[in-house]
Amino acid sequence: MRPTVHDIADKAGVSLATVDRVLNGRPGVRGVTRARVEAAIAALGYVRDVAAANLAKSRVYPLVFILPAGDNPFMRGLEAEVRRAGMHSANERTRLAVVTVPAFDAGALAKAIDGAIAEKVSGIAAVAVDAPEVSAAIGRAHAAGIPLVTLVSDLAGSGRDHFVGVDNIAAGRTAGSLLGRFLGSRPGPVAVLAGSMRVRDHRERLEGFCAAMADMPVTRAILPVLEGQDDPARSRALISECLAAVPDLAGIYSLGAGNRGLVAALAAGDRDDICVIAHELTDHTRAALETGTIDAVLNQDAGHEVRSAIRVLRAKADGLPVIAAQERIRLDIFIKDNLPAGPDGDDGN
Amino acid sequence: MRPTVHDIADKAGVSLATVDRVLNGRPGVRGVTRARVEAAIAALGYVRDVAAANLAKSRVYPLVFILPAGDNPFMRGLEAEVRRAGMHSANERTRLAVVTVPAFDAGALAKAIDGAIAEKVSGIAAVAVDAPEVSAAIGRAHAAGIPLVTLVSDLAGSGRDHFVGVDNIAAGRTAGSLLGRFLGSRPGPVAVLAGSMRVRDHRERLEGFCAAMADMPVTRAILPVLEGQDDPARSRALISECLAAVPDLAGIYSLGAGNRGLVAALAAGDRDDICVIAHELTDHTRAALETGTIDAVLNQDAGHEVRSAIRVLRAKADGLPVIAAQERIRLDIFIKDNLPAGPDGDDGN
DNA sequence: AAATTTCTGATTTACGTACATCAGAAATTC
DNA sequence: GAATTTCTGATGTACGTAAATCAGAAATTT
Repeated sequence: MRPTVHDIADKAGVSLATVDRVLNGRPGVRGVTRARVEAAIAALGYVRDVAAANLAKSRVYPLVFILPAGDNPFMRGLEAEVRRAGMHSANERTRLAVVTVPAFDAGALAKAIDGAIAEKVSGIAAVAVDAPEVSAAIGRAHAAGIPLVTLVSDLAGSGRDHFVGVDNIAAGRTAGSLLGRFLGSRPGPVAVLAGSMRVRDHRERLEGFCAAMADMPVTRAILPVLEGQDDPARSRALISECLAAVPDLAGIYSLGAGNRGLVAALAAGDRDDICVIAHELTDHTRAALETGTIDAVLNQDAGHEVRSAIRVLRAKADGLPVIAAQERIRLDIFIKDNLPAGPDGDDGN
Repeated sequence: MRPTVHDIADKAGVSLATVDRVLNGRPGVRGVTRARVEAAIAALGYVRDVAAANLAKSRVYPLVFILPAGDNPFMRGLEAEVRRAGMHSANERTRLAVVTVPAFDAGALAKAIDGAIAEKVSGIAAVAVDAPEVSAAIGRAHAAGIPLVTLVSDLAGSGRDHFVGVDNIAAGRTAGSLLGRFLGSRPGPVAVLAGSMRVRDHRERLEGFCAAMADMPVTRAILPVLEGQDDPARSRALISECLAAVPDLAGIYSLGAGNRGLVAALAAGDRDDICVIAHELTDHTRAALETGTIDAVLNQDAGHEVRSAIRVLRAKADGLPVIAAQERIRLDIFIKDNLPAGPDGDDGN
């Protein structure tokens, strides 16, 4: 059997109450006694029974996810995953809430973070916008002792406790490498469709993409970035225009959202010879993969990210260490042959 | 607050003991009473507090993993993941054991399964070998009420409760599709290196691979399968021989283990122009990806599989439903640009 | 109607931890 | 050495469920 607090008390020759004081960092224990108890804990290899502890505490962990509003399918997917996790997490004494703020709006995001701090939640997960107000708000969360993780898009050096998301530079490199190999020696330039160069993850993907393209044996022109604001209509217009202007276009890398517009433009332009790599597996990109309009989709699994964020926030709230290896978010590559069976590509784990 | 058993008892106008009998399927409750309790449960939306239940039961779940012996790196990786999971699972009232049996030995596997049944474990995970003795042993486990999942290689129609592993036909298709696209219009046949056609997962991968190659715009010869028995030395010999015999060889698909031999043969033959796709991310395949000897690695994450198997076995042991979407094992595609940072590619989740 | 069987209620203990209270011991201060 | 402060022990309750026991009620059989 695993050792319990009683065993520690016996071994250390102290009472249960004293063990409790040591374990929970309560005052009222002399240094020597504390040391004796700690030695007993170490000797027995005691680990707290989290289930029993949570039961006794009957504590709930209110966590807040702050996500951009709008019809960005990936963000809506994230929201859906939070709600789904909320269903199952009642068991685990976690209460999840979603707050949406206008996309790319640093002030609104900062305000939402401050709101969560005021509500004394036990953890915050937010899709970061790269702005000083946001950094400041994150600093206030930190000062208030509320763990905060950045989700999808990071804000390094802001005092966030953890970043939950993929390495976007590596994602861009992967896209470049795949596109280069798929194109082989076929000539022609490639276009890049982004949401906005004002978000860090898009900038990083572009950086990685250009680096990988530069490493290819065949030099290939990369056209100026098209910024579609993650908006299908605008993306469609930009791509249509590009198709008309560049008849020998060989490939497209779509590193943001708005892929519905991209697919529509390609279909309208009847250009299924163009090699296309996009991000995020949605109903649209999945369908386009199946028809061959899109050749590969890079994906970060929303379900994984949400669950990882929850685990990390709970660990932080309890002062437990985070197992880094377990919380690394993978970049998935999907081609039509390895599409997951489900309608939305969730495979949990 | 969430409703508790007390609330149910109040609502249904029965005692705690009766609620307990209904909840745990114990006898001694009249049909009408049972219905009343069940109605109360439904009305209140009661869900059992698993943590409290486990605490009260103070039950431990001894689970056994039966894995092939030998130096197959993937299997050793699985074993390592089981041990790693064992560290953390003490909290969760699970005790894990690993039993190794000679690879491809149906009799030994059946015997190991029977041994686990005799020990009255609460769950078995086994890498199946396709043989009637094994099916029979799985049937005995089922008869004894012990949940059993097949791991990595399935044995459909054997009465196993669940399969934890990737869709190997899709894996083969993915390999074929990638290899075809990477090769483009470059001429030359491709070779296939397998472990043994006697294991189902290898057969399935080959099937998918051939299908995908046949779907390619360019027809390409597939040389007769080389069976390396997952053995590095034998694999090396076979590949060396093949390289010498087929000077215009364009690609290799290695669908089993023994990749160390493959890499050695390629290095010795100085043939880094050949496009190679292999399975399982190990130290060797990772290094080969980085140097460019191997172009893509298809991987099933051992950590995910182990954790999934544990979750499924525990759910079965408790009579709980399995969330299929959460237990789907993904096929990862790695190229040198999206290699995970860690030394062994574990990202938990 | 009596005897039996089958159901149901009430009550208690346990799981491992958290947390509070109160009394007594030890250390410190005066 | 007395008074005070600080530490420690003993004890009890709570969390939500499991599981056992025993007594009494209801249904069934004789």
